[in-house]
Amino acid sequence: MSATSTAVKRERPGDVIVRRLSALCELTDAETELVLKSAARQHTHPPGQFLQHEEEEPTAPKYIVSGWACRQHAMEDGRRQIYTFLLPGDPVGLHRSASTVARTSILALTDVRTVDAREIDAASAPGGDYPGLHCAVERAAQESTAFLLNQIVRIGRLTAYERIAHLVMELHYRLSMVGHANSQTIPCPLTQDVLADTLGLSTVHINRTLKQLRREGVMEIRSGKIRIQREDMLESISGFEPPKTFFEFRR
Amino acid sequence: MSATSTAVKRERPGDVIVRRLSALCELTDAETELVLKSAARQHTHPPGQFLQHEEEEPTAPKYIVSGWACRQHAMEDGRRQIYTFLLPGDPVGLHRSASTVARTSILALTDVRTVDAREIDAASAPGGDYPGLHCAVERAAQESTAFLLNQIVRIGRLTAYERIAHLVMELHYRLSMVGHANSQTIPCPLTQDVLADTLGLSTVHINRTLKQLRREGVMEIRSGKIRIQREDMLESISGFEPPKTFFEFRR
DNA sequence: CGCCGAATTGACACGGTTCAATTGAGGTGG
DNA sequence: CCACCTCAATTGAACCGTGTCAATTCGGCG
Repeated sequence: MSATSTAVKRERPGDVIVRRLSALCELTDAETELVLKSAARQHTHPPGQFLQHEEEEPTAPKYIVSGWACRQHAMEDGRRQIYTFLLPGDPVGLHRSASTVARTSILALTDVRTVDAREIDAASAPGGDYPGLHCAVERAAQESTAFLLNQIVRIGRLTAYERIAHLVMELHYRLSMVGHANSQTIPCPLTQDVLADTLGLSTVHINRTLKQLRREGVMEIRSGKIRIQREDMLESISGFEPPKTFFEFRR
Repeated sequence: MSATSTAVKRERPGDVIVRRLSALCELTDAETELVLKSAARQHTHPPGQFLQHEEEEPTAPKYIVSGWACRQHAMEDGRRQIYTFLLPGDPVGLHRSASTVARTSILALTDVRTVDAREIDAASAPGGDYPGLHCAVERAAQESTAFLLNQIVRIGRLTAYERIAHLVMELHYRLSMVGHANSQTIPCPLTQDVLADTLGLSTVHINRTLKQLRREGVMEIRSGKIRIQREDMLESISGFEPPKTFFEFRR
């Protein structure tokens, strides 16, 4: 068969959400259908725009269907800490995610397309008609907490060298889940400035540490892509372990 | 009236849980009753005991009614990172708290008394008969996430001096909520070792920074107590802000 | 009194920061 | 197709916050 005949069908906005949620819990056809239908209308946000601001009322919950954003806190004196990245398939501002109490903003790092999450949110209520959806959404929330804990270990107890390796492993894991990474390459629209504010380091030191990783043939970041050359080394440097898998795949 | 006539009634185990939950959402008499009754039987854990271990199946959910514990991760090479402290009134291992996926252990730092949380957990289901309870438990979870985010800012972007001030302010806030602190003094059974593993510093540096805070008359830690001498200074040093209060007090 | 874990201190080394300048890469208009 | 602009990446040098090691002191307790 020719290349054209195997070409993937044009992606619908909801597809990435379905991939993400199905990776966490098996979805019925009805549930898949619901997600796809509810994710029809997209909004777009240019880089630098806040999807949510710490000083303002939380907005309606969304799912990110393309692009990268971050959850961050800006201090008055200019220092900034990025808590985590929000990737395609990730929810933004779901009720339980502490958006109501914590002083955090969501900032688009690239062009970000989102869809409204209210329908999915309502359908995923516990004891409702969509137990698979409920389960998947619940697990997504648990995973995101696990990534916050990862972040604490990174900046609390790892060296700069280890921090970068650890973060890259996590990004690789998360992007693989939604089909945005192969074993060698993952897209990465992050500037060294953003990396610094994520890992609690200075831009200069990020630069030097990346240089070292490049020199040693472990990985490199070039033109918006991370090239992983020695995944085994990244793994041993970082000690990264993916969150425990959900053994039983029950709805 | 004499001192004896105003003596507080002997505390029941559930009282601290009630205080904690009522601070987050108003509880009906029936809800208070349920909490108190379900919290009758206590378990005790000596310091150094794991209430939950990252290698093992999660145990049944509990509430801490006295003593301090921490949620931590131990690395193979001996490094350790403490994520957060668990104080009287705090839940341990509730379903949504990511205990299932994240590799974290809960370690008793002092003698810890716990009570079973299963009854409260079941009663606090959304759409059940105890909406106030549901609301309070939900908010407790949101607050605990907010404290994780605080921890990321502390170790990512604050200096050693600021980190300690910030942590002390947070402890003061949390302990006040359950009536374990007055404006001057809060109990603090933490060794400098534990503080170091919490704040991503070395024990020696914790010691020196505490000395500085003491010399400057800001605060001091002595015989298991933190004495806050200049709360205004602690506040300006740390930039600590309590989580946003829940404006509407609806059930 | 004597023990033991925790706190304290000094000297020194190093990881990471800061400041300031230079280079590089992608985009735009002439 | 080149000149130009801009923002990000890169580099060097000096500095400093924090870590490490190793010893000493303190404080509570049997």
